[in-house]
Formats: sequence, structure tokens, C-alpha cells
Amino acid sequence: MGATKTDFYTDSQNELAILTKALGHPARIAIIEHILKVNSCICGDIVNELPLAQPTVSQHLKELKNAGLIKGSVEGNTICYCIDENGFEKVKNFFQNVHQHIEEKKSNCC
Amino acid sequence: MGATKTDFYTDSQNELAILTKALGHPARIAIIEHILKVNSCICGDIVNELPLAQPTVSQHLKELKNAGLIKGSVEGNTICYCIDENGFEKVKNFFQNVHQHIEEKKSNCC
DNA sequence: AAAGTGTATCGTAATATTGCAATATAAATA
DNA sequence: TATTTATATTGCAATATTACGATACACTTT
Repeated sequence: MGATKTDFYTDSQNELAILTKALGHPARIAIIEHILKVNSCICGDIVNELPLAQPTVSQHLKELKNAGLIKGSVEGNTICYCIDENGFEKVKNFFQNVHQHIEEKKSNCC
Repeated sequence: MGATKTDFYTDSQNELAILTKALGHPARIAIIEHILKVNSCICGDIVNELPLAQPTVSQHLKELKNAGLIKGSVEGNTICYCIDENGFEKVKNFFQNVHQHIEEKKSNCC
């Protein structure tokens, strides 16, 4: 016990859960919002934007990268992080789907 | 250490993180997908749909409810669970926003 | 080459999550 | 009222996450 029983779910369910889980922390939401705000990659100023120590920020960035929500490319001394459109596309599709179902249903229940 | 430092983030960031975190588990994704599939509330057949013991399912339902992603109403002996449009609306808006930014940016970086 | 800068990794403590057996509760039915 | 049925709560063990100090690594600058 303690560990998620991923074997019992579909690949799609597991994949989506990994993506949403990666976004399930305010620091990681803040990182994404910051990338959107500056409207380009961010090279080296993420640590200063967050109330966390450098290793912690590095760890959060790693998780976002592993989930497929951001991409990082080495740029000399620093590293540039961008939105990974691929990951976000998948999550967006899910929520669009949910939205569509909600619209169709309307007063079909409770 | 160990606990998330929610005080340092905006209400909006914390709220969004709570919503996405609640979806960050394949069992909870499966629950949402099941509600969508039957296209109405589900009254009493959730436990059989999941490879988990009844108390575990109950716990996942509670988390989805606390986050504001589903609503539950007592229906005699059983309980009917529906999508809570409110919570999903908020998450959908975020991802729409991200999508818009991605479209605008295009080749502005990496 | 030495020092500085930006980032990653390691190790570890504190806390949270996951899952379930046992049990409780509440309504339906016999 | 006793039993069954559906769901919630409690308590606990296993595992995961969060955060950071110390340290390592890689590139730049002096």
C-alpha cells in the first residue's frame, strides 16, 4: 500500500494523471504562469521568482519537464525553459471533452 | 519542511493547484471519465468500476468533492455523484489561457 | 588556471498520499 | 425490530512528495 496501482488503469488515464499531478502544486503553476507572462523562454531567472531555495526550484522544473509540460535547452551558462505544447495539448483536449459533455448533459440529472 | 508553502502563492495559484492535484491520480481520472460515459449522475456503481476497495474509492470521491470537481447528493440509500461544472470551468479557463499564449508566441523562442 | 555563476544531484527530515481492514452510520427491506 | 445494502470514518502501514543544506558539475570570466 501507499503506491498508486497504475497497472489497473489505461495508459491514457495514467498519462493524464501524470500531467495533472505535475501541475498540482502552486510553485509549478507559478512557474508556468511566469513563462507565459514573459512570453518567451525563461533563462536563469526562475529561482528569483519563487519563494523557494534553488534546489527546490530545480526539482520542480525537473518534474514539469518529466511530465512533458516544459522543455529545457542549454544556453551557455544558463538553461532556457519553454512551454512544451505537446503536454498541454493533451490536457487541454481532456478538459474540452469534459466541457462538451457538460454542455450536452444539462439537466439530465441532479 | 515537507509541507507545501501555500502562503507564498496567490489564491488563484493555490486554487488551481488544488484542482489539478485532485485530478492527479488515475483512479480519480477514471471516476470522472465514468461519470462522463454514463452521461448522468452515478448512483452507487462507482466501487464496482474501480480496482480498489470501497474505503479507498470513498476517499477518492471525497477528494474530488473537496476540490470542487464533483457534487454528491443523497438519494435514499445511495449517493449520486455528478460533475461540478464550477471546478471544471476554472481549470478549463486556465488551459485555454495557456493555449492562447502558445498560439500567440509561436517561434518567439527556442 | 582560478574564481565566479547558474543549475543539478545527493542525502535527509518533515509531511502528505495511497490503500485497506475494521468498524460505524444511515436508509431500505424483510 | 433485525437484517441487508450503500457509503463514510478510523487507524495504520507503505510509499511519495516537499523542501533544503551540502556538494558537484559545467560553462564564463578574470
